[in-house]
Amino acid sequence: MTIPRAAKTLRRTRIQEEKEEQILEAALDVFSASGFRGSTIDQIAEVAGMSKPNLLYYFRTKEAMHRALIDRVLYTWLEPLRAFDAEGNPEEEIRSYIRRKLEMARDFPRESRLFANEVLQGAPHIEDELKGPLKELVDEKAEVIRAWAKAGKIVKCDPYHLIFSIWSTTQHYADFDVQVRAVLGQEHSGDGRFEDAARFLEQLFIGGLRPDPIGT
Amino acid sequence: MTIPRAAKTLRRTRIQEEKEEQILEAALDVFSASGFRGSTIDQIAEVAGMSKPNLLYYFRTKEAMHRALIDRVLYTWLEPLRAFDAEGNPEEEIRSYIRRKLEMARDFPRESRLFANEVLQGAPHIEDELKGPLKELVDEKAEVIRAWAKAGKIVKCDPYHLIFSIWSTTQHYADFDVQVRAVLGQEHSGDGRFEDAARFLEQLFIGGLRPDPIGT
DNA sequence: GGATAATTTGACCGATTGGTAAACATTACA
DNA sequence: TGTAATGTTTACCAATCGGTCAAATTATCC
Repeated sequence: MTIPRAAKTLRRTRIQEEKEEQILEAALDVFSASGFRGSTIDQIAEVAGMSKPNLLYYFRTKEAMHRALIDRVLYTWLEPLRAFDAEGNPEEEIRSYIRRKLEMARDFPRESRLFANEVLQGAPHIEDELKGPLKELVDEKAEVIRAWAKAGKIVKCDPYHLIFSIWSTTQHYADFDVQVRAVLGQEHSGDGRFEDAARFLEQLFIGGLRPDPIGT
Repeated sequence: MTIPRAAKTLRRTRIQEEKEEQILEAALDVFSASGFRGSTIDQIAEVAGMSKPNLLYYFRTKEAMHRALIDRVLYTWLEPLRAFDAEGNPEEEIRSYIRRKLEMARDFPRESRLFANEVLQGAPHIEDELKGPLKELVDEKAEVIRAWAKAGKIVKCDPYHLIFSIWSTTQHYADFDVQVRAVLGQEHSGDGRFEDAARFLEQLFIGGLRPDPIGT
């Protein structure tokens, strides 16, 4: 007699490990490309190379798959912001935050699009994460930035909108990739666009945040 | 005997005018919230307050509705960039471009999300518009910016990435609205966030683009 | 007012959706 | 090696999908 579904066993088997990995990889492909509602279990099953019921043996519902995927990716996704160091040199911290975020847009565009799709469609599945862990992390780092501004190390500015602007400019290269490529044309659509973007964004943010020469 | 479908008549009736308007309004609601694949004709019909066959009398397919919607919205959407004036004062042109884009994010968030959804999911329906009219417009304005830089009116920078960064930072407030609200918390989620954003972005871009005091 | 064209709807279609039941196959472990 | 738990598949389900059809209703114009 079979116990209804996977994950009921106390110990995870090797097969469970492998198949869940395989499924989440496929789910990332599909969800990031079509959003939750636009994706189908059949698509994911095909990409994962297994039958639909087999996939549903590991994740009971489409929502469960999405949930597991979000959980797995979210922590990693916030890593660059977490690395933001209050003790470091402001200019260097911001520069390296931009660089890291840009590297993630280049190396993990599917993860970026997964969240973009989710947030764009009203974040029905991650509202709690946004209002909880994300807000707390941003609040903490905003305080760091505010302190830098107060100490005259950078210009006085709204730290939240500064963070938003770094998020949006960097993630743009993952989320709006096809538009960026279309506008730049074939000749500038190689990986060089990320270096150009990095150069421009550092110039913009470092220049834009440099403290006023005359204190006020 | 009925001629198969609407729009076959040479003269558009009053009813056609009204109903098509009504449908596109509903379609904007639904498509912008769920993307093309995630939206259903039934949803749109319900929002539009009419039966599904009636809706399909005016637009033969879901794609036709989407197409009509995109066409109607695209021209308006590019208006701010078109207004970018080569003869104007660079600082003032950039400032007002940011302000205009931010106003559009505030006043027409559905339009912004419509495009965001489309581009995010690979732009399957607007590839031609991106590579054609959009690219041409951006090329033209990039040349203006390049000339300003050459003349020392603004700092030397990549004009394409400058435009991208204005797009991304401003549209962020429409496309990622729920995230912005979640992070800012209830107390800062009123319309005031657009004024704060405007202030910050002007500071960032004007400061970041100010020409080097020492030439070269 | 009546003919004609335009509009609207309920009933329906085949395909696809998320998900299930149960038989079958494989693995782990004593 | 046997057996119980785990893993996989075929066949299927009701609901929903995009879309059609023919009949009924309404507007238009002479």
